Amino acid sequence: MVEARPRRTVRGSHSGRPVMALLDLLGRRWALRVIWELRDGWLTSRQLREACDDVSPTVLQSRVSELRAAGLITLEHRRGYALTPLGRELLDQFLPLNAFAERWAAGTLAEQG
Amino acid sequence: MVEARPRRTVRGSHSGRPVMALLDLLGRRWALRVIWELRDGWLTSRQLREACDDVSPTVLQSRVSELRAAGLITLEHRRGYALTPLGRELLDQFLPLNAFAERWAAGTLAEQG
DNA sequence: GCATATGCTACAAAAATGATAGCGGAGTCA
DNA sequence: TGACTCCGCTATCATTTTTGTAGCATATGC
Repeated sequence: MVEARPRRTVRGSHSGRPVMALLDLLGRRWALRVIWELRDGWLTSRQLREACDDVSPTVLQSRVSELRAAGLITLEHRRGYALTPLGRELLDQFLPLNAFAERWAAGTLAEQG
Repeated sequence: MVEARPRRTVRGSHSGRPVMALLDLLGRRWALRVIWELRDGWLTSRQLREACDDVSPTVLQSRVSELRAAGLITLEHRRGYALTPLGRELLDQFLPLNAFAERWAAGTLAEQG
């Protein structure tokens, strides 16, 4: 009994709860990173690629397409990519993650030696 | 084209700033979801699996192993999995994401029809 | 024309994820 | 004891995603 999953916008989120869809969207490789790298302003596709450790353009295009469809980032001619107001709003929620990551790294690295 | 951004010398996902490593860890399938599903307390591996839309145990085991190694979740005999204080701290940063997701879904679904 | 930079695509290999079945161990209860 | 159940976890294999490299069509400036 495999119920037909409506893979409409985001895979594996048939629960109907938006946060699941969002979690799934952001739980794709380089998705969070792309949003993160756009925190300081506009980046062309190649600048964005370089910022993301030279991801392959294949994945980058997938991610930016999905994020654009999700209304989180935007693309303007001769300007490149940037966060939309909504995307900026999302990033603002992730910004404290930086401080957390520092503490987290300090803790885990101390444990692992 | 604009070049007004700080230099970025992060090479690998696990080198450089901790936030990159954290973003990489959380940017794996079901990682964010697993943390999310543990928000209300202990779950056995099978309960956790069921909560995550019946993920395959292969991926679930990968994620919980990684998250345990990262010190974000813990495993106790006959109790199952739960967030560590650090993991709880991380989740607390993600909780407002629920409200954001609602707004996000309302906006994007309206656009997509 | 030529050079450069843009967003983006093609293609095959590598890696991650998916689905299904099952393991050994430990409790529970007859 | 032995059957039963649930635990965390693994084996195997198919599918999907990601990666790496090369290149396209377009636009701009020399």
